[in-house]
Amino acid sequence: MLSGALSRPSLKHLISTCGDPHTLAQIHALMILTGSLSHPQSPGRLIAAYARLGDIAAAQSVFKTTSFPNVSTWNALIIAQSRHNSPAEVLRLYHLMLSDGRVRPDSSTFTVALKACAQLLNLETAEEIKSHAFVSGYEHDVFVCSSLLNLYVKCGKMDEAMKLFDEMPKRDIVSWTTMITGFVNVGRPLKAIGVYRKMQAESMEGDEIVMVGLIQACVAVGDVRMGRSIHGHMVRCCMKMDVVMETSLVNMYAKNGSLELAHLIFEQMPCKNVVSWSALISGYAQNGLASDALQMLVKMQECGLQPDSVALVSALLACSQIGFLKLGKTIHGYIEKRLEFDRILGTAVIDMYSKCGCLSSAHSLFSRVRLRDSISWNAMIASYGAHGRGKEALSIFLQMSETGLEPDHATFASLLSAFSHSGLVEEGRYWFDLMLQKFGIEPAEKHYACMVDLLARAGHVEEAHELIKSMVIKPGIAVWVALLSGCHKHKKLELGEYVAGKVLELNPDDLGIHALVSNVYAAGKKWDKVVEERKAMKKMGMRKVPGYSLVEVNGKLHAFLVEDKTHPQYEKIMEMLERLDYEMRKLGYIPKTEFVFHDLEEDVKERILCNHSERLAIAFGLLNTSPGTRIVIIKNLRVCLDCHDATKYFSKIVNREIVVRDVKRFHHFKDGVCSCGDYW
DNA sequence: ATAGGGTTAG
Repeated sequence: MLSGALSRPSLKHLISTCGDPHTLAQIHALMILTGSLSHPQSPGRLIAAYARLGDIAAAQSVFKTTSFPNVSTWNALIIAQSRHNSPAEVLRLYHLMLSDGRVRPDSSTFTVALKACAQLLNLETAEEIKSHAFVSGYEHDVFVCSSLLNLYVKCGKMDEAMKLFDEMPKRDIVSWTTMITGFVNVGRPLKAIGVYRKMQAESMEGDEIVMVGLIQACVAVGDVRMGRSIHGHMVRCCMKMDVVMETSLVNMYAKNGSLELAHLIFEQMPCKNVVSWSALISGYAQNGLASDALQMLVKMQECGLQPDSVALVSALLACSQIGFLKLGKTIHGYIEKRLEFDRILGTAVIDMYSKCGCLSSAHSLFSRVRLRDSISWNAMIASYGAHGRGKEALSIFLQMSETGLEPDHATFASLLSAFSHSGLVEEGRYWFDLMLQKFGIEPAEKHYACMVDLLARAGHVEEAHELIKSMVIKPGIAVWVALLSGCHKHKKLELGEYVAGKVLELNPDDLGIHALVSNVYAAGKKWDKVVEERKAMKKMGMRKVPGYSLVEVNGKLHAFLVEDKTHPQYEKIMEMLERLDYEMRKLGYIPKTEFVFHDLEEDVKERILCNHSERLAIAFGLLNTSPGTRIVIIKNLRVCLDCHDATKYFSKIVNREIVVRDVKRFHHFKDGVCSCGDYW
């Protein structure tokens, strides 16, 4: 009775619509019984159906029991492996098919095989497949050519891709999309937008996937207005929103800092996968909203999703920003248990340990992670630099060179910055020259800024000035401020006033820079200018970022603002600070009130110094940890000279190691001295 | 009949 119902057209229909493996197996059995498997198209259909339901083993077994597989049978299995994301298996089957010799690959076969090459970045095999496809008459096949385009794009060969694209007699939406996303992915978003315009000019309308590419292009060029208009276009055209499109929109708004909007779109997504979550988490983390990022990570887990490495990298970035070592360690443990370390994860963990003050953990992980690229090396160089260990930074740099990796502009920025944090003048001069002469890297503003800082701070103010004069590019504010700082430190007042003028020309919106300018004028007794600067600062002071310090105690983060009286332990903290103040005055401490920029009486200024947020944080740390425990403080501003001085005394009086990370670098205080050697 | 293009990270 059943066999009567299973005439061929309905069998075909049954196979292609069958939704569960059990029914499919029954159909399969019937096909064997009725002999309908001998129909030339049957094995292929059955293989495709098994593959669609995810049963790759059953698909393989159908293939094996087919005595003379034809092209559609071969293709079905090859496509099944491609969908199963096994590109190497695709290529193996492709070669097996060739050596079998009884069938000739067709357009589908070549297309899928080329896709596999693109996934494996295997150009060599691709060239072989390409020539085979071309002599087989598929030179102008739009599928084969699009696959080739994609291959070139994925291998970064945009010139080859462009050449092929121009030669294609027929292009469809996929060929255009491949070029658009290709240019986005090689970092040429403007070119991608140009290709889209050309596509429109040829009366081809973009579809959903094209829009995703364009959104990425907008993210890359930071063009919010265009991004919004594409979003509008998508809505106007009633495009079918799916999780990928929504995720790229969330990402676009998040990257651009419109986190409310990003969050709104995210909330309204009917289906959220790990990638959407990660896009939002990275948006928060990259905009400095560390606690929001970490809250989203928790929510993601509450929704039953396991964070992937991308989400964890963003979470680690958030931990680094706020110095949340406890959580960073937990995430590290999670990675060790459940994931594999790739370069990016490795670098993120290294960076986290370093920024949370644990340089030795950073280095031991660095030695363990074998997959290193220039970014991983650079992270380690920068870590040693930030902790004031310039010699070690150089040694890492030399090790990197030995591996054959070429240093780039970022590597030199980290290296020169490391020298400047350690006052390694000779090394700085030597490597700065070699950067251009041996490595062919033109120094950029950031490199000059490091060198000027290094030279000027070490007293070579004239040499630093000469270096600025020799610059081909226009010196920016960073360079002039570095020189000004040196002038101030070494009492080069005449030059200082000239440089102060240069700095002011560039309209600095940083309170610290105005303070420096004001101090330079004050040293030169230019009182009218001082008054002017103070006025400017008072205006800015209204909207300046308040200083805060973070300290982790017993796995919890505690934040302190300047003069924070709301803290439950405020009384005890003040008692501790008064005791320390008494002790350090006995040892010779004198408050440096010039670092309080208000018109106040001296004793009030001293009181404010005592209330600087890092002092509250240090006192709180001392009160709530056992003797001998190291204390790590994270500051959002530079540590002031007075607090720097006071912390040295604290470390001696209480016999503790105190680590302070300010916006510029790390200070390790121990036995009354700081690792920076007062060179900062 | 089927095959080619899309989302997040250091």
